[in-house]
Amino acid sequence: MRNAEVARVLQDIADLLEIKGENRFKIRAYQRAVLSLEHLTEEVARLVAENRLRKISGVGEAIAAKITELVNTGHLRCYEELKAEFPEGISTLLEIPGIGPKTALLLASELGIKTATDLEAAIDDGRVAALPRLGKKTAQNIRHHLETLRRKDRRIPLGEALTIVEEVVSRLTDFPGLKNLTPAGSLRRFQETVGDIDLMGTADDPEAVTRAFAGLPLVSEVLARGPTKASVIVAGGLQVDLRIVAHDEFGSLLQHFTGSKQHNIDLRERAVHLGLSLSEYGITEIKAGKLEKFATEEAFYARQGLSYIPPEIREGRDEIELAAAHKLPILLVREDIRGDFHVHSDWSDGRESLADMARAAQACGYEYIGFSDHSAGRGIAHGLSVERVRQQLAEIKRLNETISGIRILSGLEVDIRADGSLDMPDELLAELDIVTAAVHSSLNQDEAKITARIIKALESPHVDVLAHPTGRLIQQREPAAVDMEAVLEAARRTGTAIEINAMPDRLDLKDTHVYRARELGVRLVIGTDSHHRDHLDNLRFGIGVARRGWAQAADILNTRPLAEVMEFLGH
DNA sequence: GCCGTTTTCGGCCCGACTGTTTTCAGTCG
Repeated sequence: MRNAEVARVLQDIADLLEIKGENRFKIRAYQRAVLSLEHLTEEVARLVAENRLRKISGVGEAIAAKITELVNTGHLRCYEELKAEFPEGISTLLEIPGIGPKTALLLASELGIKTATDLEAAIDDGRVAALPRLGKKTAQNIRHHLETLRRKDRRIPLGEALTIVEEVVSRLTDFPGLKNLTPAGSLRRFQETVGDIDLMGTADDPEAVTRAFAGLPLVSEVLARGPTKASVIVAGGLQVDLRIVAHDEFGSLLQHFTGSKQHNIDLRERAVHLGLSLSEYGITEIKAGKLEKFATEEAFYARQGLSYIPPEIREGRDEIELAAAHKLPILLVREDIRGDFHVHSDWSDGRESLADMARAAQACGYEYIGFSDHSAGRGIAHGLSVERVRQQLAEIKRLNETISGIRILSGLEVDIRADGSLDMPDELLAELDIVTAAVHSSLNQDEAKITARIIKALESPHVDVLAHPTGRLIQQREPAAVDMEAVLEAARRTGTAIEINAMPDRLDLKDTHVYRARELGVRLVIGTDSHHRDHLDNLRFGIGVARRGWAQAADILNTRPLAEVMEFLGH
């Protein structure tokens, strides 16, 4: 049983306990366990088998027993009993904004509502408004939420959100007296999808800023606007909330709205034991009752005796503990990157020449660039034949003699066939500087088959890097059923690097697998998969994912000087 | 239900908004 399935059952238990009106700390205990499972870098089934469940933070005796029963038998008796106490489907009502546990129970038990459609009908004929504690206004609010939910029922990918937020920021950035304009929330933490965008800033005249913000041309609807905050819908249906405070309060504000929720809960729980109370307004010494303000996040964390915690790792793992001991790793930064190995040219499906891409890479400050055009595999656009690869090799040799200041490495993105063989002959691969292998077809093979297929490719002495290991496209294509633990183990054994593909709709390897790869000592590579010079900038998404996986510069092959890279590649 | 630099028992984050319950519960982030 997969971690996600176990997490889903525990989440449902938490929801049902909430509806039941159970002790809220018990509910929180389940929610914390769910989060731990989502961050877990090993298979929970393995932890059950090895009796190591209690090692997971937030999993105690009772939840460990439940996970064990669930994994071993496929069922959980107390869960079945809990479900039987309530009308079927009741917990799905909680997904509708404005409906919490009390309202869900009321709707399900009094009106027999199971779905959004039932609910809509009950609102329209007045049954919802007639319920105790609800009224006409509440019913209409729920109706409105249902409609917006139908228009936009999904989170949007990080890449799209970032483009929009940068547009907003660039239009406000020169506004007189406005400072510190920064996106917060899941966007700042580089989560792969975001629900809405929270913008924070400080200003001499906050109201003038919210007015200008609400009047921006890309705003399609103003939901609310007051003296210090405004909420708008921008083109594409995305909600953007802006909040402006005085300059000396920015640190605590940004910290609060960056989250994550669990990180803030953990932080505040710890603060209580230190006699401090934290909020978006600052820190209050509980005894003295006096509020201290913080202009920067660094000062806010320092007041609690903590090192600065980078946003990407504020996820409620063990970052606070490590910050208290001043033992947080120094995460990778963009300036650490010295090159890119996943770049296409117009020899296959890229849009630019080798020379132009090399110069663009040089303009990024890189020491080296590795081309990885497609091989002639089945179904791949303009894949290179053996003969064309040899021609490209000669061209790269010539370019290295004429272009100075950057070293061009020859390579291929060779296709891993359905049986795990590579679609280019070994003799040719041996002539290349760097060979990247990837699956592009038959992505629906079962777990055993696709895992064995990838491992077979890793075992080829010529393969240096495995690219976009699961083939997922965020919100478009599910990841292949790869047993990532087995693949990472094979990568470690064979000394093959694993790519963090930086295309914003791939981000594959994902953050939790980056964390696991590091634990196992697998070398990682950030590849942009650029088909145009503008794509080289997608590096920042790869950096974000790497940082979410706690990666340091030393974990990433393309932060290393050329000589060390060549040594890794066996040249 | 979990957990321990006060604690194996007694704690467990903080604040804002909304609607309707004349004093606050429910929901959200």
